[in-house]
Amino acid sequence: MHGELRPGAPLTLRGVAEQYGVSMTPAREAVRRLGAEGALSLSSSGRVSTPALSNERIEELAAIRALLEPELAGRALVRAHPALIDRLTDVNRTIAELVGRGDAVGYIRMNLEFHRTLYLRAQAPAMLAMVETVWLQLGPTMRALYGKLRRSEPPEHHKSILAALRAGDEPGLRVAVRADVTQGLRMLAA
Amino acid sequence: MHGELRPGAPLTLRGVAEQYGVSMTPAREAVRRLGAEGALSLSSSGRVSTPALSNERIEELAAIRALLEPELAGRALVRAHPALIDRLTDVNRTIAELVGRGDAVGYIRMNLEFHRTLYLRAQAPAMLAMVETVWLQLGPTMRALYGKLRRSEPPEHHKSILAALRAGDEPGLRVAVRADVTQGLRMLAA
DNA sequence: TGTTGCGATTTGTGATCACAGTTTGCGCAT
DNA sequence: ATGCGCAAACTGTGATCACAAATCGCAACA
Repeated sequence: MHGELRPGAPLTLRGVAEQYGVSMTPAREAVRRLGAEGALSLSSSGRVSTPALSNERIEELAAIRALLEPELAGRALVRAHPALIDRLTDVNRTIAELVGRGDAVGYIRMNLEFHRTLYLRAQAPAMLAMVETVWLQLGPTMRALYGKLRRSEPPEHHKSILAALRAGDEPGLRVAVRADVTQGLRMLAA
Repeated sequence: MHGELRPGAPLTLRGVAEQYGVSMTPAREAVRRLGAEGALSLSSSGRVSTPALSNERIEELAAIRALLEPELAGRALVRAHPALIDRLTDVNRTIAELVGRGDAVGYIRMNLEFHRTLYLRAQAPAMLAMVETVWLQLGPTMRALYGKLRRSEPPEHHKSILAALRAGDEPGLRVAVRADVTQGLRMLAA
């Protein structure tokens, strides 16, 4: 999810098992489970690798995010309290720091933390789990894209999200979240 | 997915293994995989059972369907051809038959077949997989609800879906699909 | 230089087993 | 009749192993 593995990176059951100091059985379970969620792609011969997403697939996953995340944000809005907004502001500050330092993995992690913190308030575990599944699938690719892009500016849309939250403006929040999510897609087209 | 198992029905690895004539290892993999998709719920002690959904969870899953399925339908519309519509009409006829016969499992299966056939044209495998995951989670509960309801009329919204498809009316199609999907939720409230 | 063929190695699969934790069911005491 | 306690049965976990398929590397050939 955080892009620690590159797209298409191959994994072996024995390798994973050794890496975590367990036998093949738990490694297999973990790998197959991640495979079921789409976080790892299993070749027909059973080979395991990190997914290398096509452009169409990236667009599709971005579309799913663009549909689900505004809904989660909208549901979170009515339950949002000042402490949540403060915490989001803090996270956003950290993100700006990480961007300045050029820490891609840290940036991705904190960016997702920002979104997850907000969505947790939505009290919609199934929807959140579904979105996290998408994040999981996008992880390696996002890292590769962000690393290539050398972005230097902090995410602009996060400010609109915070502003809409403070104002209790649900339509504005949905638009802001959608814009933030869709921005990743634009990087791809470039 | 088709509701052959009741909500909350317990499963054991050894039972599944014996039922399919394999050892525990493949049974475990299958069960854990389904667990990862939310199709089975794994208790903290590792016990396996079919999920018994709360009303909030059902509402949430219905909301996910209401977001994703109109999108899939919209994407399928531009690629739809007359043969597809004919096939959907056939499926719909079969559904009416099954409803008349009171065959709940058959009805659920064919209803999903109707939706899947349409969505396959959307060329959006990730989105379809995500929707099927939701169907998987709803399976046992839907069966229990439908069985209780003894519905006697065929799905009205399918006709609107077919009409919108024939007319190439995308907004109408989205509304019709959303209505069809949301209908299941209303049964719950009753 | 590029390609084909073959053997060694690697890899996933499925089965079996020992073990620890949980659940279940029975019997006893209140 | 009801609650408690204990033992037996059950269940998931992780490890290990044999095996078949796939992959890789190297050598021989065109």
